Amino acid sequence: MQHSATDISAILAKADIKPSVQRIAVLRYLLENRCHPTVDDIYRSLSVEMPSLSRTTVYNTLWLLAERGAILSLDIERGNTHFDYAECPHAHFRCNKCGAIYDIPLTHTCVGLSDARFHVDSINVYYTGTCKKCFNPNSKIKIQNNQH
Amino acid sequence: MQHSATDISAILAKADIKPSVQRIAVLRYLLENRCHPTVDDIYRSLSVEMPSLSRTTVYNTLWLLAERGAILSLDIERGNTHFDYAECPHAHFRCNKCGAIYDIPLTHTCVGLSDARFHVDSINVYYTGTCKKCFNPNSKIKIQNNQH
DNA sequence: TTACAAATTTGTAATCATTACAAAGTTTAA
DNA sequence: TTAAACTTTGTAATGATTACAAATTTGTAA
Repeated sequence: MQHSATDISAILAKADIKPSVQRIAVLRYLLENRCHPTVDDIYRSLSVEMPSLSRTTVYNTLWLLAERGAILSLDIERGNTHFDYAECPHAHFRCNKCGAIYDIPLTHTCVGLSDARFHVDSINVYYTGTCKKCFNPNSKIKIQNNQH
Repeated sequence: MQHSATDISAILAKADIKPSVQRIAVLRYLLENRCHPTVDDIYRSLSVEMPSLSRTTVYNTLWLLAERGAILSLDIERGNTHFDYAECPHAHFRCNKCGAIYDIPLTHTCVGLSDARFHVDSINVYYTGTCKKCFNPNSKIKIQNNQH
């Protein structure tokens, strides 16, 4: 799916973030790559067309977007934060074998929390285990990547 | 609550882990400190009585226990894994202001996943936001710690 | 346009949790 | 007793993330 700079600027505006070339590029990447990329995935990919891009800018932009609720940060793999443009809330499944992260509709679950002790900002649900591709006991092939 | 070495050895045995002085100490710490400590919390605390203890041993023991299902590792704070001896499954709430992590009974939620695509090993549910202590808008005091 | 302040980006140098690894110590079982 | 297997220890990487200051870009008022 293509996303114009105007579309993307509108999303930024809604999050009260001024559009810059770098911020548009990062958000566009997330819109067009729904594979839950890491900072490094994003940085390396954008660097090809934008060699002056700094890793720090990617970090700054991602945390800003996440803070304003425009994207989600997923702490689903130890030591590697993944990012997700999430139109509607959903859960995730991460395969321990191949590392792939799948989206799970939240209709399967009901995870509201009404507890007077807390003012809830975010709900995070994730599962880990083995995906079907990796579960076949006859298969000896183990693939390790995040793109599926 | 006190826990004898025998009690703790029984938990280790159930997880098919041989008891050693170090492993018993780490597991005992988790049993007696239900505050979701980090590796460093555990290491620093145990070091007082056990000066020869190595941080690597604490890591090895915690991952071994988590791998065998005897304890939970919580990726609830970026860059700092917390650990939890969990008798029965429950969710967590982490306050963004003070860092405290609270237990939430899972009766509030229903998070089973029956999806033919996946063989589920673990279910992780956590909330973030502001806890009641920190939510008072008149309070100017911001405390940053994990022990509550 | 010019000038200046504010915001943003960049690159480098820390920081810090975690892991790798090999040497030393301990346990087990024949 | 002995050797293999297991465990612990300490040190040295690794690698994601952050701090920070200089450079660049943007917005705005004259």
